Amino acid sequence: MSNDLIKSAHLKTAEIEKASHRDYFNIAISVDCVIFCYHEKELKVLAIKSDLEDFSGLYSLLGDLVRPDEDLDKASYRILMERTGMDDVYLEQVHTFGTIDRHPSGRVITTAYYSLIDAKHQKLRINNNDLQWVPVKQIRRMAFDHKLILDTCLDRLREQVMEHPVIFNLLPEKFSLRELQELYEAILQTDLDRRNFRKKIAIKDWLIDLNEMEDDVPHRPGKLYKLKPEYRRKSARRKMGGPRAAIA
Amino acid sequence: MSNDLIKSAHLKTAEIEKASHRDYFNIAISVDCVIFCYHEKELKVLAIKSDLEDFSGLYSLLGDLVRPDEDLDKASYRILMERTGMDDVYLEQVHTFGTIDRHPSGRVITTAYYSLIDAKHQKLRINNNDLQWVPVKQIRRMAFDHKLILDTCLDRLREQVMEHPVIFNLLPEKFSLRELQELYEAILQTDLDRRNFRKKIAIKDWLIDLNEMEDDVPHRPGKLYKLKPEYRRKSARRKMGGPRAAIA
DNA sequence: TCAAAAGTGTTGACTTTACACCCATGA
DNA sequence: TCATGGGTGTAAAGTCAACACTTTTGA
Repeated sequence: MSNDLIKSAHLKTAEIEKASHRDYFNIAISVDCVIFCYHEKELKVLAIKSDLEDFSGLYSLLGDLVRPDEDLDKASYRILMERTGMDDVYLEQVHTFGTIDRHPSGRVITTAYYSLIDAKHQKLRINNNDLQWVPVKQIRRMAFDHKLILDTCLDRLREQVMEHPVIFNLLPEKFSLRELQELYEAILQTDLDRRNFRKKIAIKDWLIDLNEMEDDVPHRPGKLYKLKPEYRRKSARRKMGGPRAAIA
Repeated sequence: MSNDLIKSAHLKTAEIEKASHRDYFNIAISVDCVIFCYHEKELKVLAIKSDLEDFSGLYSLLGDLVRPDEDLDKASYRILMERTGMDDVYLEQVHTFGTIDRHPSGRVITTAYYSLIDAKHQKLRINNNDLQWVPVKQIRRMAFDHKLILDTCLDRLREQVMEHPVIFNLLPEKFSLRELQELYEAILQTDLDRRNFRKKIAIKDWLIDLNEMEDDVPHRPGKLYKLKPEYRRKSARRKMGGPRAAIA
């Protein structure tokens, strides 16, 4: 932080009194949440029909301004809670978007988070006609720069999914390996080899075999598994130290 | 973006007139730059002695408030230019820090960028006594949450360095493979095997053999290389689509 | 009895690691 | 002539990708 800030901060009330639209404090900050779920073998995102004329017919992400007495991370939890009724969710900050003209109503810088939730979770309530789960593949355009935000979060999700057991937040507690594989395929938009997939998951040692079987499938039922409790996380907790020596 | 924002935006001037300290527009946004260089076989970061009493004796990162008519990314370039005189630099956004009490003078949300510059570049001018290149390894504490910001950026640098040819921004145009390896070792804090390292770099095919030799070393001189021009980048340009199918 | 998915191993290609010697240069 | 780093290859271990058949269940 530079001296400029300190000076500004000391002058704060004076400056706000002036309230010129060039005021340093005349930037709003928001968070936007890219809330993913997995339903009907598709990755979907929670979106709302924009009520701005500029963007009529387009969907936008869920977001809100950050309150002055609210942590940035808390703001994203609040939005999720308000919109979905769920609070035990996976949330991760991805990127902050801050071009000057990204919002038609004024200068708004937004921090994007992505979230993973189980579409079938009991607590989940989407009780608004304009609020919908939209298949990610179908989305061509969105309001504001929200398509860019979505794509950025999707890229991040794809990166994470390889290395970290985050994907389980999109599934119910008990799931079969077929469901898990289909989910990976939906996110990565590839086909995976069943034998290799199962080997890789086995090696990672993320799962507990529940010794239960599926009971609602029109074919031979598969075994059910759950994620080991120690891997259940609400955020990715980037480990200190990071990756090592993969260069040589 | 939610309806709340739209409402707020329409009411903007009215709200600012009120100028309560709980005003939505009473959050400042800054950028902080973690500017790395490589000098005397060490990774160093550009830091300035804090002039706040709360943090006396501690270093802080270089930052400034974002101007209302300035893109977030541009603000980080401006800080770099103002402080180092260099504009052709590698810069990448890492994370936004937004806890309510992170700045003692008021609510300031900051977006952190890291930058890589060549310590020996002609344009580089650090002409301020309080502004210093501090070896990253030596830093235990910093002002504000800047140690956290530094660590977060360092982690990100370590991740990037593996996959992308970013590290060359820390070196002069011509360099030997020994210098390159020492740089990797300084960043990753590991020793690398020379033969394996050279093989891996050769496979990546990032370099051009200049058919020139070092001429300032007290031992057998090594060949000089430069980065292929197509890999020179000012930012990491996260590729759309992302990694694929590494899971199976 | 049929359709659908469950479950399961092996091989070859490739990648990664560990490791040691002679050479060229400057002091 | 010595000290310093330059430059180079190979073998063993591990990882990754491709590939097919038998079994179980529900309809």
